[in-house]
Amino acid sequence: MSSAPSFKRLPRAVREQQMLDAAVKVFSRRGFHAASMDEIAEDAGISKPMVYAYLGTKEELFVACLHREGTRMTEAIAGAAAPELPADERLWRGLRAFFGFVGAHRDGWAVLYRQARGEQPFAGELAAMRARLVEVVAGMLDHALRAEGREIAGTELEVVAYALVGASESLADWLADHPEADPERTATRMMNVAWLGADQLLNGVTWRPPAG
Amino acid sequence: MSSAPSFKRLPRAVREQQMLDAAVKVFSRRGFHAASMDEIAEDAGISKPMVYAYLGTKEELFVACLHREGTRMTEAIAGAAAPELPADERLWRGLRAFFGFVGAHRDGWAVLYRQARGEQPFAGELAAMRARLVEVVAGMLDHALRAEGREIAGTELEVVAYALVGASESLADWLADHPEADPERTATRMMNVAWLGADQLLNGVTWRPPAG
DNA sequence: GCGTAACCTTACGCACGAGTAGGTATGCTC
DNA sequence: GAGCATACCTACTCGTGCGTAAGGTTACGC
Repeated sequence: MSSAPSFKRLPRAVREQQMLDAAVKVFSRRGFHAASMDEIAEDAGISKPMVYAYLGTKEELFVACLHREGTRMTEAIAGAAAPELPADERLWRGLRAFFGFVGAHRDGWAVLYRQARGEQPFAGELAAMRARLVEVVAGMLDHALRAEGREIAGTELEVVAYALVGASESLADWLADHPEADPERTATRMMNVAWLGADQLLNGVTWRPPAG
Repeated sequence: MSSAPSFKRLPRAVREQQMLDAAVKVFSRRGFHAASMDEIAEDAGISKPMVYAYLGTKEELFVACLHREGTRMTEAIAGAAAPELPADERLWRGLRAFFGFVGAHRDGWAVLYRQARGEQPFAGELAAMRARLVEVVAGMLDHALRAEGREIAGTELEVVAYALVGASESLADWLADHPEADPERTATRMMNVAWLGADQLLNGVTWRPPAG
């Protein structure tokens, strides 16, 4: 009424981002199925048919969220962990970028890893993203190994990488649930667990189950 | 008609277990929301009102699944990791029990960790269970530390425990998705990552971020 | 052998939410 | 300032699936 024209006409690109913002927010709070297109539309300050016109069905909308958040995250990590750095430096920067991202985009993280994992149609999409991450970590470990003239079987390496990625995801959840926690500090803690364990492994130290 | 009375009347306790079996199966395949009470009833070989009569609403049914699977798992682990054993032995037996359980109850695992995590009403329930696990692991680490006359701040310890639990969960997912994989072998791999890293930490070795 | 309680069914009400039909307003181009 | 494309809305349809009402049937105590 007074000054602000509460309903301005906006170009498509802008509205799409607003919708995605709202969708990420609502999906993260309610979960895929419990989230309603009406609530998303309302939260975006727009009516429902607009959402359908721009982003398509509910599934397509969720995939769009997944893609945007996933791309942001992988780019943040890839941008930080330059391949020419030594392995521990790379790992450290990657972890710092990762936890920094989660700390700054808690909703996005929730959508990516808490929702997509459970819902059948999207699990594959998410698994592919995670697989790329695992591959990167495995590559780092392999690189470090070869630099020392050592070697480990591919599967073995992959499983170790998987464990490290899993540990990071778990700490990311912890971070998302503790708003007061510091991402940088969390990254340091993860680095401790990951690097010390990995370092041992790289140096040929292995644990063996007791006989019997 | 002929010989097998396909619809035998069964006592409540038996039917309830059949219903829970069916529910775990359907929930794990479809996810909480996509699963329908009709399908669960049909899969249990019973009609829908019986499910409501015995286990209550859909939410209550899911909680019942969560409880049964969760109890089975924690008991399996607790039974294996006796407190009087040395720390590494305890960790090893706990991990072996854990991966053994996941390998044998893939559906239950899917319900517990892939579904419950995302759905709002149950996330708390699940978080509580995981918190108990983290506490146990943290307790083990603390015990091992004190035996060597060392000490670490409580939060620090908890975060390390959290990371280890997360890594285990992640490998459990990997195991659930690779039916050909051996639980025992997976446990060994996890033990390698966990114990070597933890051992370093316990011995006072820490990684520090580079200056700047 | 008969009542009664527990087991089990078919068949429905009802709410909620995905997706759409059809129409209005606003800015942009010439 | 006419015409057109694009942004945007209100108000619906319709499927799906939770939860229930009301009534059949089998076992078991006495």
